[in-house]
Amino acid sequence: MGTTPPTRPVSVKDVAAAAGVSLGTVSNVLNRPEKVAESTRTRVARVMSELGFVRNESARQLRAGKSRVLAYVMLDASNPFFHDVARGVEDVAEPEDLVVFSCHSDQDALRERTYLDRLAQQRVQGVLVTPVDPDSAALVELSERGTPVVVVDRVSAPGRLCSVAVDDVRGGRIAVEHLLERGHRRIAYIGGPERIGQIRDRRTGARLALEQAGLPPDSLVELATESLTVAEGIEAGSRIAGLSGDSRPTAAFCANDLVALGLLQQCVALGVSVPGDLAIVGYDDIDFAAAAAVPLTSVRQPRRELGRRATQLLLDEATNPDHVHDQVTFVPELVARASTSHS
Amino acid sequence: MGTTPPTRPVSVKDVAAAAGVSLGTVSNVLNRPEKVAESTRTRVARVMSELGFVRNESARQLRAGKSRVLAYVMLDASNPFFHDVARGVEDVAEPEDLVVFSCHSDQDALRERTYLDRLAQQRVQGVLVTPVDPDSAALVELSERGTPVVVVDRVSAPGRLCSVAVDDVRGGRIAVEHLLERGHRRIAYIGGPERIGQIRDRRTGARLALEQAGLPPDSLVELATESLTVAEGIEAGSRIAGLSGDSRPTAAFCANDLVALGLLQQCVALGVSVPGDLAIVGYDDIDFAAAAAVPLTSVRQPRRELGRRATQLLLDEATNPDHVHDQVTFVPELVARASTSHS
DNA sequence: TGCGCGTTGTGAAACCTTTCACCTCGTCCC
DNA sequence: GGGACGAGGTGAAAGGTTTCACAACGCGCA
Repeated sequence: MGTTPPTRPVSVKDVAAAAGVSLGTVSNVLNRPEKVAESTRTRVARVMSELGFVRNESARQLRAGKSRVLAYVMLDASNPFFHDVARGVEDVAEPEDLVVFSCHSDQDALRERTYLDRLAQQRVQGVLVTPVDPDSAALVELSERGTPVVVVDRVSAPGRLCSVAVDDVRGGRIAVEHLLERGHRRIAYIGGPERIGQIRDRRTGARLALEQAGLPPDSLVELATESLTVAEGIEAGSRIAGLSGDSRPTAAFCANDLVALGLLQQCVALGVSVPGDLAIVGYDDIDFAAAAAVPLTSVRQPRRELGRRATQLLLDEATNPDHVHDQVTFVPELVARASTSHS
Repeated sequence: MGTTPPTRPVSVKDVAAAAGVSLGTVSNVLNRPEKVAESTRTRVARVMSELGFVRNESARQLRAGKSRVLAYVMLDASNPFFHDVARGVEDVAEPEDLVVFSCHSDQDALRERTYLDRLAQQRVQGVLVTPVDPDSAALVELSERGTPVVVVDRVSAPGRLCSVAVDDVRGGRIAVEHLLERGHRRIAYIGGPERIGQIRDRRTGARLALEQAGLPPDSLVELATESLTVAEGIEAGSRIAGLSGDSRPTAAFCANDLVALGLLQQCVALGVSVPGDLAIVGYDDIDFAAAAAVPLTSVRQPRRELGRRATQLLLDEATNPDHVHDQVTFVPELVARASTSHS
């Protein structure tokens, strides 16, 4: 027994012929079963399963003019944060009988662009995207050409697109305020690359907190990283451990939890006590943060809610002719744990 | 300036009219530009961009009978392992001008089933899937109905599907052999749920190693977990730390790195020295493993290569009429690090 | 002049589903 | 008994793209 020869897929026409009814009736069984007599309906249904009929979504979509697919373009699949957002997207999409496909831009503007183009060609119902550059004209263009777009975790082109974000400036501020309250004065900010807006905003918030405390905003010790990964956190840990007593910061605020966890691990490995020698605050409050060897203080964002709200906006844009673009901003909160406790 | 009114998208017909050529010519510009005179071609191209023409992939696909989309159904998006596999998939898909969409079954057979159905309806070129149950009839059915399927990270229905896997029994064996060489005799296996094949195979390998060393196979201390997450690893750590001296294992082999990292963190937190009091071996060698506070010994799988090879098989099945199903098995290797070093 | 050839462009058909106006029966009621 | 009505069913049209047989045209050559 080998492979079945590549036979043409079964169409409604085949089903109609085999069941001895018309095309329209088969379609009615599929779409308006209450319009079809019980006996006919079961007969057609049986034929369908015997023949292995599978609806052709392309044809359906061509006729309907729109698809039953949502897409989520992720900025960084290695960061669990975005998976939690994705889960929120599914929470809302599933009851609407929509299917969610994910793509991964990996912080690459070109990849992102390619995916957006493909998705437009697919005529997806809408696109959720955490963009490399929220001010990219491509997003507004896509939206104006008829593919609803919601920007997630960034504020974008006010009035021209919907967006759902968390106030990153505030997040940065409360993180550093927390460290200041704990008595720290030499504070490092670890993050990069510069072009990512979240990273800039969190730093802005950090500086703001210093300023309000009467410290010069440039007292923030900045350690730039190539990306927000565990590896970069480890690297930063080595750099910090290498600093001599006075110039070494007593606390570090990391642009996300992956960096913070890397930093934490390297500190443990190099004998730098956390929080004794170095207090650490992360960002995102991913599940890993609470579970670290020294549980990590972090800025929590309502990740899943972010995905939910974004999807609601997307669906409104897709279906409501009176849709008005909305910019939702959530407020982050600080979750204090051992990595910043009084020693 | 508000939103553009929801106008009908631009079709080839519109472009043809605006450019003063026929439908067929527009299509030729798109698909066989060398057949069109230079002047016509540039004129049509200009009109396209002026009008904002976007190809309708549904119609294209309807006509062509197949799509330019590959799908990857992930078992567990929170495990970086699968993202590395996905990267391998893209390595191969991108040059072929195929777009890769990911879905997340989250180890839920129903979710998996729903996605597979949707993908069949979408008439995707093919599906890569790490299934909850590789022996599920649904996979073979999908394949026989014309959607190429390749099973990733599992061996499935020999001769009826392609699959690309890593020898998990061998992986389990070398992990435990390594611990035996280090002198350990009371070894724990931490993993679950039972229904996941990888988990059973790795345990089988572990028992095999004990057997070969002349120890009874049931000398393996089994700690079942609900899932393979950091949280479960932490939970397991508490249980192990709670055991009194003699009954406590001196080494633990974890079914994946997430569990191992959770275990490791909890040991550090509870003052159980690693590897002194407990040696730990993980599985997958995710980037996090090398970066842990105590770098983790782990069983490495060629993740990206797994994705690449699987995609090659998928494309062969999709395009080559003489395709023969193939079962590729890679050999895992042990990466020894501090978590099992001689203390 | 007439023929053939190559280049360029044309337009109808096909892909599969859904919808909608319309047809055909029985039933029921006056 | 005739008309209205409702339930059940029909079949053509539409949606956007690609393909393919074919037409139109200019040109060189006999």
